[in-house]
Amino acid sequence: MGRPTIRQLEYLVALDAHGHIGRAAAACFVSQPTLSTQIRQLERHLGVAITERVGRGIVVTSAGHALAERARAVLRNTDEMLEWGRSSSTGLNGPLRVAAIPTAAPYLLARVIAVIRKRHPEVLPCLDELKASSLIETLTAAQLDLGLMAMPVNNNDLEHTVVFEDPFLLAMTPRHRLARQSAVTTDDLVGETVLLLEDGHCLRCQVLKMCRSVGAREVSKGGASLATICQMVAAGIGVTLLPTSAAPIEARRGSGIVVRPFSDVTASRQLALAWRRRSPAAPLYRELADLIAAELADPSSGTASPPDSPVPAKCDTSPVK
Amino acid sequence: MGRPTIRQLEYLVALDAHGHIGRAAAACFVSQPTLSTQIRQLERHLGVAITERVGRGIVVTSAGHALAERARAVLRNTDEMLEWGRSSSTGLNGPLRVAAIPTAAPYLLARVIAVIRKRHPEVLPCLDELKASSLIETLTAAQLDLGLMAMPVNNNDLEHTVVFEDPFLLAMTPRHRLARQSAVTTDDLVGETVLLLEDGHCLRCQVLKMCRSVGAREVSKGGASLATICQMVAAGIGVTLLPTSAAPIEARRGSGIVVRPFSDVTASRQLALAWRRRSPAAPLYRELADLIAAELADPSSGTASPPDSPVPAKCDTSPVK
DNA sequence: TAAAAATACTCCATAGGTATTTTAT
DNA sequence: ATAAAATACCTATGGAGTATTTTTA
Repeated sequence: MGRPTIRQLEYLVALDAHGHIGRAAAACFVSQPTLSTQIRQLERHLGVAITERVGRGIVVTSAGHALAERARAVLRNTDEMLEWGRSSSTGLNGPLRVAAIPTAAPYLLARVIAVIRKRHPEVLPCLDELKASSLIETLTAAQLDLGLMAMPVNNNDLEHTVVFEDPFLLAMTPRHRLARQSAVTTDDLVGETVLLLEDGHCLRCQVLKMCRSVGAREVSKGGASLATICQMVAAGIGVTLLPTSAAPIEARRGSGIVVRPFSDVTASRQLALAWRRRSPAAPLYRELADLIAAELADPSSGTASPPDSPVPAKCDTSPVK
Repeated sequence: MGRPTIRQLEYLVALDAHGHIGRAAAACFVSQPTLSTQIRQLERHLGVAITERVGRGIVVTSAGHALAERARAVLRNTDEMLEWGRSSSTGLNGPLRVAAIPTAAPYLLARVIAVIRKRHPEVLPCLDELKASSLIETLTAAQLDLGLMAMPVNNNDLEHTVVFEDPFLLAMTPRHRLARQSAVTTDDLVGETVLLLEDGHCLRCQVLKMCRSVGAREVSKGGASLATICQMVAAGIGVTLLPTSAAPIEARRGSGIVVRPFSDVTASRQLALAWRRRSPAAPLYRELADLIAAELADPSSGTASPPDSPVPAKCDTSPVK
């Protein structure tokens, strides 16, 4: 046969606490025979004597005490489940699986998480870095709760909110001829060697499209990450397009890289937070996305935390004298 | 409202394990709608989304996983209760509260426990030392499971088995005139100062009765335990009657005490193991008592463990030359 | 005799079943 | 068209009640 009933365990602990069937029954808001029969059923079921008649009352046997101890543990656990659920009705709690695309994760994920934790202190974020395709896949398969990725989010199962406008900057070595200008135009790219990320990164496609339109000479030499690409740029192998969010890190003072904005076009990628449209927590995610958008748009907080800053306030944008 | 059902928790862990309602239902030997509705009820009850439709199936949310983890803990606990009960149907297990009277506990309780643990390895004996009256009281109140005490056991609620015949020996300093004899008679006690335990010890009454019958001069000077009395005997303050079971300890070589048996009468106390007549474990106790009687009657095991030996094999009984 | 627990029985709430509909591939 | 889950509805087990009997101080 199966396991005992939660009810029976409740009766058991009540009985253990009161040592008196009538009293225990009252404490459980049931009649004396109800508790009596349930305890005896539990006894039969477990094959252990829980009570023993002594005088005109009963006492709980030592076995009964030991079992009551276990029962208490069970009830504690179930109560924690209830408690957990209760707190989650007002906000998120427990594990929350968040991932970002590799060209955004190192620069923005920490701030995203910070906002989430501030709003929902009970969450235990579990982070990952996934390329757009597998991120969408994992997200729709409900193996992930939130994804930070570049627009467009081409998936009908997903709902999203743009949380950050991320203009591209031209990144080059300070000795580059264009570094003398305070801003560049797309025309300046003609004839330049633009280094690209390896296949699979959405950023690669975006940069590629831009280069094709202006006639730059784009090349891809196994750039596994933006950091690697920047190493190559610093070595003078070529230039690249860097999202503004990455600039505070990759073009930091001493990195051997300077960035320049485009004056003619606003070449940009949009970063969005995405979640399953039909997730029960969708409203909470929507609210969170708005908070995150506000946070990422706030320059003060950006300068306040230099390592993650999406605003190129501290990176070297001044023309070389 | 109350707590979730054990059944619901079983369904939850099955669902978490299979990630598929039909499969989980089959694993629980119930129909698909049954599991489905129960899960949804649990969801409503906890206020947490456990599943989420994705494609033509469902997935367990991260909250669901966390809850399933808790549920697993609950089921583990209840299973342990079942397991515990199962093993107790064949033998005793868990806490077993055992007590002995103070004049027997130091000398015999260890061996009693050894037999119990050998027969029922799962028991966790919880020991105590109580004078006869409170021992019987505690035993009948079911706050104690087994009691080792002297006969007679005058209580109709209790069943008992004599487990040890414990003849009295005369204990004295080796320089005492009677120490030169290899045995003594009750006549030898006439005029002797016999030291007694303080009030409340059954042994006191037994010794007292014997003294009265022969005309010894018994005195009681705050002998709180047999060990104390023996200290006084060794100091030459008087003699005393020592149960055979206590001799290996109290009259050990170097204790300053020698013991002599009585040749004319077999003055003796009988030690019995007692338990509640209507205890569900009564048959097991009965069997245990027989095993203990056999063990205590066995001289070989007595000599094998000198500190607890009831047989005065190693204590000084030889006449002083 | 009175107080406590066990027993006898009755009832209904609900877990579980079958049949069907909805949803998505 | 098919596979999976949700819904509708019905059935019956068993938890809980009231009334009564047993037990014991």
